[in-house]
Amino acid sequence: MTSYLDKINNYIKSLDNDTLTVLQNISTDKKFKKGDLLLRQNEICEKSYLIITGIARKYYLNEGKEITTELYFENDLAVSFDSYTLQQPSREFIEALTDVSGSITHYQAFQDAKTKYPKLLALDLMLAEFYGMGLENRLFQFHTMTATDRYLEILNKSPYIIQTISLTIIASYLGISLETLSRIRAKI
Amino acid sequence: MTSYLDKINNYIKSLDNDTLTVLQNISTDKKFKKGDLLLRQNEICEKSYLIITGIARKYYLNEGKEITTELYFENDLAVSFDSYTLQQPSREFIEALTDVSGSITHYQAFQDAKTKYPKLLALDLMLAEFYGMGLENRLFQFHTMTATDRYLEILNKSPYIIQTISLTIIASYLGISLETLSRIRAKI
DNA sequence: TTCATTATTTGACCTAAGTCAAATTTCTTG
DNA sequence: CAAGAAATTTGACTTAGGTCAAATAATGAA
Repeated sequence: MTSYLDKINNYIKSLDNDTLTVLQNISTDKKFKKGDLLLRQNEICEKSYLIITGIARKYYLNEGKEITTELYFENDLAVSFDSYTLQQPSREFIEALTDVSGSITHYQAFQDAKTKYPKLLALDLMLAEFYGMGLENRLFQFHTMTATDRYLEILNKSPYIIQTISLTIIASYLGISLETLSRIRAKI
Repeated sequence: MTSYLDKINNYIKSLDNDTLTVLQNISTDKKFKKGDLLLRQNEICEKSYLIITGIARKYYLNEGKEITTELYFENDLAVSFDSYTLQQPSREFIEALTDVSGSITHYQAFQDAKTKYPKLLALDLMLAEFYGMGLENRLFQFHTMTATDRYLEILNKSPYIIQTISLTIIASYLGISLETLSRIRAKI
């Protein structure tokens, strides 16, 4: 079962040198320290961050509480989707949970490149589709699975996660309180 | 405040005749009767349905219960996103809630057209982005709003909805039971 | 109209998860 | 290593929403 992500990576590998060079030219690498904010609320998300090493998360504040909407690992693309797409202020933060090194691409540079290189347009479409399907799955899980099941799913997909990330963040990603997560863990 | 949907429609209007003609050539109109299924579970979603008139919904079955994931009105594009994108069997149904007339575009025809007309590729990207942002908002609402607030939001956005659609369907769209919705309505 | 079917409401009770507070455990850092 | 800080767990209680069953209300076909 090859995932859509594999398809995207294969597509990138299959790009002609010309297109590939453009892609590389509009990207630069950068390192962040644990706790650094790659994007703040109300800023416009003008860059996308391809995570090379480390872990990051995206979250927003609701009534003083942090709700983690995404966790990013190696090869994940961290952006505030609506802020990036509409170039409007972000309601979300992006934070490095460990030291992170990432490849940064500027929105406008990518926009310009897309107009000249339709293959990059096709790539962007695949990325948007991938993101949409991920959201759809997450919504599906919230609708159909209990908090316990969602936790088990995470454990199953990324067992190392609980070694690295605080339960507070995992709980907020699962959409439950820290205490509830703790009780779920006690039961298992 | 112009919405992204407006931007998409303006983009379509701005297309050159050549591209526009292609778009029209790969689309055909069709009428459905209330209750018709435009897509069944386990079928591959090989068509997209632009709703011209009428109302449709997308739903899936979970433990015998229907969960409505989307409601479609005029100018909405009805597809099972992952089934369409991956050309894999759908977990969802699409059903006409009223008599519906729609403009059908075949997946493969659109794929072919996109390779020749990058402007259609750009259009598809916008549609995917629009869909993704919609999902993101929905997830956001489930995280931050109470069932009552979500109901009020629907009432506010589409007051006519409760005149047309059964409460069973609205409840399943809100992610709550029919009884809870009835109680919410009684309170207001 | 009328009777039957479907949709909606109401009642009684249950459950998953939240909240607040306190107790532990686990990390850090001097 | 030890003290303090941070993370996690546990306890007691509350709450939003679910479930099942029965009662009304609204529709619609004969």
